[in-house]
Amino acid sequence: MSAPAPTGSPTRSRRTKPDGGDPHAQSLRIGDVARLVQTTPRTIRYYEEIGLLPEAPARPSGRHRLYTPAEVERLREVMRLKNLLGVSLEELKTLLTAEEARAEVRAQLSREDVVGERRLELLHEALGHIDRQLELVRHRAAELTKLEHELCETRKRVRRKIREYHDAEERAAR
Amino acid sequence: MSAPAPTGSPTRSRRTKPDGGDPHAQSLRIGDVARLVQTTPRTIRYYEEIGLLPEAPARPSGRHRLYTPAEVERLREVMRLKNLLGVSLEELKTLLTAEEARAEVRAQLSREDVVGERRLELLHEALGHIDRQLELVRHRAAELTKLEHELCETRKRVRRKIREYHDAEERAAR
DNA sequence: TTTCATCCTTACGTTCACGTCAGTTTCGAG
DNA sequence: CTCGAAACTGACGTGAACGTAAGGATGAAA
Repeated sequence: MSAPAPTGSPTRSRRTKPDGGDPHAQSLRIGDVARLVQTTPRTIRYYEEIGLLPEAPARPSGRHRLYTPAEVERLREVMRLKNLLGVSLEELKTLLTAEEARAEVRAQLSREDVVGERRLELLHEALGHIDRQLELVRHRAAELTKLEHELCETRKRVRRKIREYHDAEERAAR
Repeated sequence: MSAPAPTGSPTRSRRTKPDGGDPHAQSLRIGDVARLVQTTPRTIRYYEEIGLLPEAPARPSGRHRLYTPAEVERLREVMRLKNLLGVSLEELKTLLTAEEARAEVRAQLSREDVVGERRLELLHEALGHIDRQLELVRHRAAELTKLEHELCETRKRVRRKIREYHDAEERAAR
């Protein structure tokens, strides 16, 4: 993905990255993020507003939002799910709560101080969430594949008709 | 959703079918159709209003709409596409215009008096429409399948962790 | 320090896809 | 013919998912 700005806004010259010598302070502003994921700042703020995206933690209200590449990726995933699953943002939120839980699990599991019982509990919870998503995705995928096959069949029939026509033409020319 | 009438509305006793001896006058009223395809009369009228469904031809405005099984099937297909492709009704309309064209083709092809040139033209048009739909469907299907695989992988990882936990427990109990 | 594109918040506007209400009319059973 | 469930036609209401405009603040570059 090299094409940085497909929607080429010509008014872009100043404002490089706030890369002030600190290499791991890779943070993007909302407009840049919007361009990256093909949306608008408004949408990103809206998603934050309804709780789909976490509020940038401890941002002194009024200051600019800054996003890490990880958060950008997260947003991309959100939009992907939204498009593919065609669910409401509210439903999506519950699905992503699952994601959150899994992230939580990962975080907790990396620490050593989590007692066994709790650990197992978290794992099973995560599994349940995944299974719910998986069921949803599988169902839709199956439906779509079915539709694809049907379309292919129809296509074949049309092509056959076209060939029949050409054959008829050939015979007539003889 | 308090399930108003999933399938069995108890308030149905009168009003059987207008099957007055005429066997091929199999026509349903809007309410029945709505129940059949899991929607509401309002939605069906709306679809007609925006041109998604053809206005019941030559219906003396004010009389009840009557639907043939074919039209019911058509509506079912419309809703299926809407759900699976997740497009706006406007986009769907253009996609269905393609369907219309194909129906037209079928109708014309069944007649003998269509000249060859026109016939071929229609066929190629139909093919184009099908290809457009197919591309759309394939793209989405592929994306969904990809997502499915990813979820499966994640699932495997979680299950492995659970197993690891159980193994550890076993060793500890020894 | 000035500059100015970009960002902030607040708030009202908009489009889509229907829901709902009202008053009227149709039509099949009795 | 009567009766009532269901349909008809406007017309307005609604929730979701943003768009847009206003007025002011931010912050990297010059």
